[in-house]
Amino acid sequence: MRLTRAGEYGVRCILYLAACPRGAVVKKKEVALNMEIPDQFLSKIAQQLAVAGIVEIIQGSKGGLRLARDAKDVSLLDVVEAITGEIFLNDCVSDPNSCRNQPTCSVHRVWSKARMQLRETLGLATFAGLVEEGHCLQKKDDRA
Amino acid sequence: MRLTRAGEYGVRCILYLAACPRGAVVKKKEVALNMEIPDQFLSKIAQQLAVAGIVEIIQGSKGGLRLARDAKDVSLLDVVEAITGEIFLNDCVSDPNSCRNQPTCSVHRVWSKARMQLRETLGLATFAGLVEEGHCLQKKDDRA
DNA sequence: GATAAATAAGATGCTTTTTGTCTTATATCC
DNA sequence: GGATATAAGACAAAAAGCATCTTATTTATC
Ligand code: SF4
Ligand code: SF4
Repeated sequence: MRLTRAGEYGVRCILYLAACPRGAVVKKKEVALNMEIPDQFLSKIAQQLAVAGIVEIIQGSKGGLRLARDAKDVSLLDVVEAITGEIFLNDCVSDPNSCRNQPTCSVHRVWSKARMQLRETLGLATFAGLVEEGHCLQKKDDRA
Repeated sequence: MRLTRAGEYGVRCILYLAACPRGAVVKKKEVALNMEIPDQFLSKIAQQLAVAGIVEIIQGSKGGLRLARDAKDVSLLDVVEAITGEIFLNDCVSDPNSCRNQPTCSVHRVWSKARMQLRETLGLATFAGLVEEGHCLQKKDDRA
């Protein structure tokens, strides 16, 4: 019942990108260093974020990462689910056939509700808002 | 970000007990059979529930399980956390030292809020209410 | 007290997920 | 072509999840 490291790293990555000048290409290494993400691990994560249409990856020298959409159109939910898959909380919520009691189960309904609430809360938190609210990003280094 | 099988089994166990006549001692095997829980696995789970003060385990012949408190005083949250530990959603919510950004991090605040909401929703669902609401418990067998 | 019917407790094992790293290849700028 | 990036796939250690096996203990009843 907790976010994986990969999920957290994805969030940190987008948080960093969203705090950079809009449209700027940022080196993967810079993100990794500043946000304390294992360098190569970030590659895998960035690729998932790219598949989800959240970031754009530019190859070659002068390459790096860039937000694919405006930060106000990327939510915490988008990023987390891009990495860890859709949030369901309980198996029977994703697969009706996983439990024969599902149709009449009162517990099932609680999980469904909890899921909706959680996804709504995460969905309302956009990275534009998160960056504005948090004034904590001191860079360590590395930038020209 | 999903409930473990053990957690789900714990919930099923209490659901079954709460649906039985109040104060009745129910054999572990009966619970396992009716709620499709691996028999021996239920032993481990029941022991955790006993430590948490949710069920009472009676040994010996004529032994079995019994709710330690009234079903209206046991919530879904109680049972889930008894089995899987306290819900935090993200590491930095349980351990302030796990991330140096924590004090000023806006993402952290979202996770804290989401956690409170989730725990509240699960906490409001009592097994008395769940049993009343769900009329799905057909027993398969085994009872005299 | 012996027997039968239950649970307790610890060790063990298999599988899946998580969290990475290593290596080789490819793209782009100059 | 060389320097500087990322891509992509294989690999692997560690942790978590999901049980099961075995042996011991407790209790009711005869
Ligand atoms: S018993 Fe209810 S909550 Fe549990 S898996 Fe089945 S439908 Fe879902
Ligand atoms: S960056 Fe924010 S949300 Fe992520 S671990 Fe640190 S404090 Fe928590």
